Amino acid sequence: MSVATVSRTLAGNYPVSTETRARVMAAVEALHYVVNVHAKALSGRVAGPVALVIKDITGPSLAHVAAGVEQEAADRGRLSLVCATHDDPAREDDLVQLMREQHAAAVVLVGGAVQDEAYRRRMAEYATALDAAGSRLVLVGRPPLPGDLPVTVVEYDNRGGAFQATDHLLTAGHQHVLFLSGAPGLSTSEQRGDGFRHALRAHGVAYQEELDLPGPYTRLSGYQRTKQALAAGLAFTAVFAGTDMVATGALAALREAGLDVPGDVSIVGFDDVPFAADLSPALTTVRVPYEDLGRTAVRLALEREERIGGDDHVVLSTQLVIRQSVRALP
Amino acid sequence: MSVATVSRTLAGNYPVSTETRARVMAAVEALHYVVNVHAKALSGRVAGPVALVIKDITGPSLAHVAAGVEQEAADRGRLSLVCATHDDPAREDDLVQLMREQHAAAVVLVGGAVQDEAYRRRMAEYATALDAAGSRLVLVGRPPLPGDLPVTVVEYDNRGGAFQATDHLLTAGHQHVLFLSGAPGLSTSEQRGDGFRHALRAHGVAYQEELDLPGPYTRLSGYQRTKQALAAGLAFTAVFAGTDMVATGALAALREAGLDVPGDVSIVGFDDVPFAADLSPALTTVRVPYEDLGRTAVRLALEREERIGGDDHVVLSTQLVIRQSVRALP
DNA sequence: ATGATCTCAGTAAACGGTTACTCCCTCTTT
DNA sequence: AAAGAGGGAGTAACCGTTTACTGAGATCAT
Repeated sequence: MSVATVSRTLAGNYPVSTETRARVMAAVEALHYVVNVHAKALSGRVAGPVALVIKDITGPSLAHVAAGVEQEAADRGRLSLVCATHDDPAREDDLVQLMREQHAAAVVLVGGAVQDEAYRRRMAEYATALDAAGSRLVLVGRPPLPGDLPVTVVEYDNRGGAFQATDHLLTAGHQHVLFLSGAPGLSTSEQRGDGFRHALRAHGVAYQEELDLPGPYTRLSGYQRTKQALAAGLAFTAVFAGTDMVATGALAALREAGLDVPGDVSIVGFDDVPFAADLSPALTTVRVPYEDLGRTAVRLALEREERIGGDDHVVLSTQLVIRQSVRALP
Repeated sequence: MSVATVSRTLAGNYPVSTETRARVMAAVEALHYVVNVHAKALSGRVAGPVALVIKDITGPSLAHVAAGVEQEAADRGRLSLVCATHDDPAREDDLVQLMREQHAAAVVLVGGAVQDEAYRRRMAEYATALDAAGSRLVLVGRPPLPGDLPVTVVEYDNRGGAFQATDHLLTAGHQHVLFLSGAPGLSTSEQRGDGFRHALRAHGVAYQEELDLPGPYTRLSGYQRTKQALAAGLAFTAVFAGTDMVATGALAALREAGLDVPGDVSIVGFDDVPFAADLSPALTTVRVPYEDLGRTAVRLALEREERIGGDDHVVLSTQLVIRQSVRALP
C-alpha cells in the first residue's frame, strides 16, 4: 500500500477497490491519522483562511462583525484568524505581513480610520502587497481609497443614519441639539457629522459650533462631555450621541444632573448595540448591520477569488430604530 | 545565490557576508518576497496557532474570553483561530479534527456544558486525539473530566460566586428569593445552584422549589420566567438571576409589572457584563474574570508545550460587585 | 611554504503530501 | 485466442523551506 493510494483513497477522486479502501480506512482509524495541512498546502491547493484585523474584539458592535466574518467564512469552508491591533499601526503592518505568509484568502480590516496621508499610503501598500500574494484586502466601515487599487470596500451609510437620527430630533421640535461627535478626522465621525449638519440645513436650523463636542467613541468620554456641557450651561433639549456607548455615558451624566430622559432631554444614539433596548429609557438609535458587514466582506472577497465576480464596493444601509428616548417638544 | 543562502540570511543564524546579505535583502525587497509558512512548517518548526472554539462570539462575556485568548496568544507569537459551533456537536467534532490538521498548539473549548455520558466520551476522545497530534485540549468554564486525561482545565468559582450573591440578598433580609437558574445539567447551572442552596442553608432559610425556575441563559427567558412568576403570584422580594442577560430580562418584566427595583424587588446577576453598570438601577452582580480565563487557558497550554511546566487545573475566583439593585428589607 | 583554521556559499536530503505517468492484471470483444 | 480496454496499484517528481554536509578560498600559525 503506497502513500499515493492512501492519498487517493482519502481524496476520493480516483478509483480505489473496495478492499483497499477498507484497509486504508482501518489504518487511518488505528493510527488516528490526519493529513498535514502544510504538506497539503505545498502541493495540492488548500483554501486559505480569512483574517480579521480589528482594533479590539470586545466592542459590542465589532464582535458582531467578527461573528459575521466567522460565519460566512465557515459556510465557505474557511478558517478565521482574528487579530487585535489595539490601534497600533506597527502591529497592523506585522499582521499584514503575517497574513501574506499564511496565504490568507482575505484580510478584513474593520473600523473607522483617520484618513490622513500616512494612512492612505499604508493602505495602498497593504492592498498591492496582499494582491501580489493572491490575497484580498477588504476595508469594512471605511471609505474607499483614492486611485485604482486592488481593494474591496464594504461601508455602511453613516451619513444617512446620522441624517435620519437628527431629522427625528428636529421633527420632534428640538432646535438645540448637543452633538457628541467622534474624534476629528475619523472617517465615521466625519460622515456622521455630515449627516447631522445636512439635517440641520434641511430643517433650516443653524449649526451651533459650541454644541458640537468631539471626542472618542467611549462611554467615559460621553459621560465627561455631557457633564462638561451641563457645567458650561449650554442650552440644549436633545443629544445626538456618536455611538451608543457615548449615549450610555451621556445618559449617566444627565441622570446624575437630575435630568429626566426623555422628559427633560431627548437622546439618540448610533449603532444599536444589543443592550440599547435595555437602557432606561430604551434608546432610540441607528441600527448598523454589523453582522452583515462582516458577511458581505468575506462573501465579496471569496467570490472574487473564485472568479464569480463580486463587487468591489458596497454600501449597506442603516436604519433608525425608534424606542423611548426621544420626546416631542410641546 | 542559492536558496540556502537566502534562507540563512533571513534566519540570521549563520554567517553571511555583508555584501551577500545586501544582495539578498535587495531581492527580497524588489520581489516582495515572504516566506511560505507551509513550507517552513514542513521543515523547520513553526509555532502552531491557538484555536478558540466557542458557541457564539457575540455574547458579551464570551467576547472577553476571546480577547484574552487572542492577547495571550499574540504576546507569545501565536495566531488565533476562532470558530463558532452554535452548539452543534458535529461541528465541534469537525473542528477538533481540523485543528489536528492545522497542528494547533492548543484548542480552547469555552462555555458551560451538559455533563452527560456522551459529553464525557466526546471530550475524552478530543483530549487523546489532540494529545497524539501534539496539541493540548483546554476546557474553560467547565469542570475537569474524570479519569487521567491529557486536558488542561481553567474554571472559575461558580459556586462561591453564587454563594456570595445569595448571601448578599439574605443578609439584606430577603427570605424569598426567586432563583432564575440555568438549564438543568449544564455545569455552570448546577454549580451556581449549589452555591445558592448552600447560602440558604447557611442562613437557615428553606429552599422553596417553586421559586427555582430553570431555563436558558438568555434575556428573553429571563423576561418570560419573571413574567410567569409574577403571573403565578409567587411571593418573592428578590431575584437571583443566573446571568446578567437573564437579569436584564427580569428587570424588564418587573418594570412592566410596575414594580420598582430595588424599591419593591432586589436583584442580583452573574457575569458582570460591561453594561451591567448602565442598567437602571446599576446591577449588583458577580464578576467573572473572563479575560483572565482566556489568558490563563493559553498560558497554561503553551507553558506546558514549552516544557516550563504549567498546571493542569486552575480555578479563578469570582467576586461580588455591589451596585444599586439590592435594598435591605426593613 | 605548508598545513590548519576559519569564513562563507553551494549541494542535496529531508518534511508530508498530490498527481502525472507507467504498468500490470483482468475482463471484453471479435 | 489475441488484442484492446479499463480498473487499480506503484513510482517519482514537485511544492518551498531548512539544515547537515561539502568544499573553495582566505587567513593564520609554525
